[in-house]
Amino acid sequence: MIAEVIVDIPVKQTDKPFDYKIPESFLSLIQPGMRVVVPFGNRKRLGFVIRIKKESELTNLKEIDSMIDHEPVLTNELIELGGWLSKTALCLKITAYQAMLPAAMKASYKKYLRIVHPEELHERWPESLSFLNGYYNKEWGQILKKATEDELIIIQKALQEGWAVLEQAVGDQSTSKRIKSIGTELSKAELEKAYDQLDQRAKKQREALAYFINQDQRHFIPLARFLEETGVGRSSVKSLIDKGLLLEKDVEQFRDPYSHSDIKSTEPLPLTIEQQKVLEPIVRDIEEHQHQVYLCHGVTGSGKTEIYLQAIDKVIKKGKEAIVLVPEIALTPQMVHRFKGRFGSDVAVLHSGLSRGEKYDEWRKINRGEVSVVVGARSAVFASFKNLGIVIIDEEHETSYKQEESPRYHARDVAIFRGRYHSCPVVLGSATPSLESFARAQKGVYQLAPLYSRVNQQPLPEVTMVDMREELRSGNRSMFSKQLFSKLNDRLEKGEQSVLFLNRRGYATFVMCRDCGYVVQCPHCDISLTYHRRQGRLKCHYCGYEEMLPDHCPSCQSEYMRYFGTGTQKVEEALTQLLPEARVIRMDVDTTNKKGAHENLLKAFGDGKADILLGTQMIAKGLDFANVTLVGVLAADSMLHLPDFRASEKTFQLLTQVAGRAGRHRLKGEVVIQSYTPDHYAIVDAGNHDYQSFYQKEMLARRQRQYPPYFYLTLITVSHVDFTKVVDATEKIARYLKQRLSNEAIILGPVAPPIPRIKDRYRYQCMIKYRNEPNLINVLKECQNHFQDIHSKDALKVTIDINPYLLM
DNA sequence: AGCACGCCGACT
DNA sequence: GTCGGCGTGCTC
Repeated sequence: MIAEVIVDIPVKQTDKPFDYKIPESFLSLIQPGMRVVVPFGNRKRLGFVIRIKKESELTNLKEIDSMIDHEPVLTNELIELGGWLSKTALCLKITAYQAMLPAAMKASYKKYLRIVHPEELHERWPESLSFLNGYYNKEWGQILKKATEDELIIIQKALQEGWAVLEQAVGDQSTSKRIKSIGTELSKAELEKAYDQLDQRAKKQREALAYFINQDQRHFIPLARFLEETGVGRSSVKSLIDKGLLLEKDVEQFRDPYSHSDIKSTEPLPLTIEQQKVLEPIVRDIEEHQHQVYLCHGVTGSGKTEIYLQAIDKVIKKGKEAIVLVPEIALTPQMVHRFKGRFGSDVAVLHSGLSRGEKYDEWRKINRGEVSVVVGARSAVFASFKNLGIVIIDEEHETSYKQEESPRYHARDVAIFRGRYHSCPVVLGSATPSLESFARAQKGVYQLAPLYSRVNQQPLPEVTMVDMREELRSGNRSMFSKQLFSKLNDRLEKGEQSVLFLNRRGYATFVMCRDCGYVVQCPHCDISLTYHRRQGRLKCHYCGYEEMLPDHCPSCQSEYMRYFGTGTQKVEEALTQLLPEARVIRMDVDTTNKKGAHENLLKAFGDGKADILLGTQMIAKGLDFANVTLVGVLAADSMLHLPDFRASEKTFQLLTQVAGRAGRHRLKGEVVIQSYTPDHYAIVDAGNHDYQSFYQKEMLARRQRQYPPYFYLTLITVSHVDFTKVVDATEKIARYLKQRLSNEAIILGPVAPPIPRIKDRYRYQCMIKYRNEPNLINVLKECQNHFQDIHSKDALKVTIDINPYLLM
């Protein structure tokens, strides 16, 4: 039998299946979807078996070297999905397959020194064996570091003459945690007999044995826990092991990141009539095995999650599985608890806060069928379930569902692929659906499922707009308007909590010379550096470059360097000055990069240990604190003027999300939105909680400017250290596209992108707008093959992003 | 990716 | 005359 294998070498020349003979001994074991080690050229590589067949067109096939998995890690569906991804997202097959699996399963290649004929080698160099023994089974890199020069000469000779060989070992980075445990393989009767025969003086040993007599005999208990629980000493255990009564072994331990939190179990809540209307057709599809995409448009607090939970319950009862996608920043313990509360240990959770090993363990629970629900961020859409019954994407409009590196897939598209494959419903939920999805719902491609009233009948919070231009005119130069400031004070007196939102971290966005207007920029990225007060340094938010704050203008030597723009650090500082008694928690990338910091800060705020929560994006979602009655948006227009056709949409969504954080429970909520353009429809409509109005206006703008959902986009970015090469290649690409695509396709550029240089590489872009280009993928592929010369090391990089979300 | 094969300059 | 530069092509 022959296996088709996709080899782990991420270049286009090897991006095709290679045939290998399956050795006799593996014949009954090997299945498509398993990882194997294959000889490739003169070394060994990991590969994925994607197909098994009887014959090959080639002769002289090599044999598969060994198997890595005992069970397939990819189902047939996922193998197919990988092929589809590589076609539609223009990526390599191996890249697609790797994206579906946890990072711990990526191959690791290590070289080891193996001695072929130890005796003969010893005869030849008598002094060699002692040091070679020390290096036996050591990684080659380690040997090179440790060995002396004389030793290296001998090793080299031994390698040349064939006494020793370098062997490549292929494995992955998965480490299952093993814990030293004790137990017994004897029966209860045998143990009792042994107990009676034990020396009367061996009190502790008898005690230990009694422990095992009184419990399930096949159960192994971690040694450390046993010692602690029984108070028996290590030595007593050892004598029992020596007597053959107890057995020590390393038991594989599943890391359960949520084992320490106690989660209250919850019962399904009664649904409102509106909720039932939404749930009904979804349940019908589950029962009747139908694929359909639902867009659940529900205002904040309308009970979307309860609908998800009850739909999943139906899926589980049918013996099928459910995937729930949640944006990374909304994947808070609160969110996880809602699912664990309803389905208990039937839930696996996948998010970036887990360690590599923890993610791997969660993945294995899925692959072994030990859970039937997975809650996770984008990549959880690849969960290797075999009987998928529903896929739910919460906060459907979130741009983080699009992966910004190869494979550049959108989780929504993958979800729909899987929904079709399994004939099961896909539910997209959002209070502020993306224009693309809402337009599809309007056209009837998706089923619109509206939820326009709140479950608890709480009115949406009242929104106050503040025109910051007028504040400035009336002499208020601070970042807080009079209204916001007095309301903050008011909450402080009442002991209620406030949330302040500013979408910019750091202290000041840029530092400028007042005399000559020079702005300090990153020397590698052509973007202004952000001032971080605490370290007194300037940082680049794109490449991480840092430098000291200059005390003179580098251009004109003037001493008048001033900070412009406001970041969360500066707001924090202002708060401590203006409201010294207020306790403030600041949440942004800079305060939450340590593991667990995110949860701890939120918990502290939830426990009432602070009066004001100040933060960026990450506090806009999922927070649900009963005592929060005021939400302040410091600069509503900070995103509005970004060079992105989605700027209005993002502003509307963010404002609506943030406003939804106030008054979610008994206390009434209030929102203050500060802005310099309070008449912009994105801000006005967000203030009125009016999605429909915003949708109408924004669709009009999109049609006029020929953007999605009226047109599709593809963005081609070329980068290289040499600016002229970049421009030249991009121009050629643009010309080529014009020639090959239909007349209806609009090719914009080449132009320099908003950030013309990142990490010392110049960038140039070309945008394609189109409605129907059946040949597009092929043309794009030709472009990439033609211009991205893989052979030279300083090659042009051609990045093709179909349906881009990041336009820089 | 990594390695072999292959065709042109400065060296024992 | 050869050693070695890295351009081209192949790996089941």
